[in-house]
Amino acid sequence: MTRPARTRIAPSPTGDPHVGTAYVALFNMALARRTGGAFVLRIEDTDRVRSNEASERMIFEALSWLGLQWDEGPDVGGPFGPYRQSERSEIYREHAERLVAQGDAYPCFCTKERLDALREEQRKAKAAHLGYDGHCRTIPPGEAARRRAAGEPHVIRLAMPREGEITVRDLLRGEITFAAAQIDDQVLLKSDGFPTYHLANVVDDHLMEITHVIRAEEWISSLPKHVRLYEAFGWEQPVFCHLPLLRNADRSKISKRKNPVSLNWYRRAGFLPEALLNYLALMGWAMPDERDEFTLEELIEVFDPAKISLGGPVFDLEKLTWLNGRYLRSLETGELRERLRTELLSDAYLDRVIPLVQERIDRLGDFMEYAAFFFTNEVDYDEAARKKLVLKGLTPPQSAKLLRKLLEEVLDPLMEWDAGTLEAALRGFCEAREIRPGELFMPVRVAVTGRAATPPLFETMAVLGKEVCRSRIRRAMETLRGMK
RNA sequence: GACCCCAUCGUCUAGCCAGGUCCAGGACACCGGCCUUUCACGCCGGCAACACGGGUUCAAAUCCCGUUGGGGUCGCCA
Repeated sequence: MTRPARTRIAPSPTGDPHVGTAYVALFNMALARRTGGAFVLRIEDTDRVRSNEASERMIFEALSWLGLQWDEGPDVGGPFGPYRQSERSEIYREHAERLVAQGDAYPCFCTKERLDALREEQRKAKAAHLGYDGHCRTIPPGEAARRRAAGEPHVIRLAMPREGEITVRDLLRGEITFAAAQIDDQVLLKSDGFPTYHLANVVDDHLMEITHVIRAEEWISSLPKHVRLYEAFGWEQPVFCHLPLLRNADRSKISKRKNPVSLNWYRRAGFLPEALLNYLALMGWAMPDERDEFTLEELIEVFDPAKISLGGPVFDLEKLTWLNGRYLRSLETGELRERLRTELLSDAYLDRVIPLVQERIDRLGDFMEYAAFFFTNEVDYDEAARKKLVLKGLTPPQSAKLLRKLLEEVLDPLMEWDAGTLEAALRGFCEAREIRPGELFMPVRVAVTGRAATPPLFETMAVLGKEVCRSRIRRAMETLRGMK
């Protein structure tokens, strides 16, 4: 406990910065600080199709906003770099080859089609155990090497033991035993030459001298693979500590369908970073004196990961809001003014709103009323607005469904959120569904602003930001569903 | 379905590891009251839980087993 711990947060830059990332980062950071160790930020961008730079940038910004400052990372460097996995490909390849040479891994030439068919077959036959059937494991090494040399596409798979047990140890749960035969021959190196999470993660944690792997509970089932890798490499294992998953009210894993999960949303909705952090800490951690308001520094002073409780905590926006109110009210006027200025009323934001409003008002005093929806968290839909939420020819529930499709298929995946991108996205959606643009744009306009008369839709949405548009569209969907 | 994890008020949790001090404590929400020109804040009070069944023991929320319930995983995603 007093030995300096090296911990890490290893997010994948494939979407909006996630509240779960902040949650896990918080405890990693607290342990590193508590023990005088180091907190590392490592970007796990080995998924070449989903990873993107905008997402990476948002992770940096969100963690910085929260004050979860890392000691080593892609931007600040450090003695164990590079800290971006896409820049470490050679390292993973070498390690994978080492395992192949040792006989702990093997090349697999199975095609995606064969794998899909295999899965389908297993599913249909209700096989007790789904997974790779070891088809390529029996290929003689010499032949495999020849085929690889000939350029035949392949992956590298881990050769799991066929019998016996693998016992792993979790700081919070103690020993967990798995039957080795249950564990799949995991792909370590993909056919594009990039590693999978499992290989990259283990190799990097070792090379970066990570002492405590604190991550989400969803990783427990792959722990035996990781432990097998440590064994095969002959490396000492770090301490594993799997945090309970944040939950929706129905107790499923927290998801954007049922909760705001983007850190950008919390920021834009006016949560103070220290309050969010405090609330997140409450999800599993209790101070020795049980008080529920405390600072990051106070947490660090007494933090002990072994005392985290295991029940999956339901993320309760209401209690977060209460806590945030406590923090807000405790600020001096000047401090609060500065918070408002840096967040909601920054010059940068005002400079984007003002041009949209300027030509539509005649007196300064009209500004507040006209531009109100640019500054509020939620908008209300009055009777007239509710009617305009409905698409021509559709019932309210059908309109809700269409908005959901728009959100999930078109808007959610957008990493760039400017007027041009939005216009192309919305028009594309209309075209694909054979909807006249005009018929979709009014309902969307009303959904995101609460009004029928607003500045141009795409500019307005761009200024409002993805999170605000998202949550307002969701609210509009609820309203529509309630209309029947 | 298979494997794994988990189980205290509606929600977050303390207590559990080292059984008695627990007819279970705190917080959110809710209800009532006080304060107050209003609302809010603040303060005071109330409602509300050891999932169930066995076992061990003088004694179990605490230890063991089972059942039930919930969750996660089963991808060339992480």
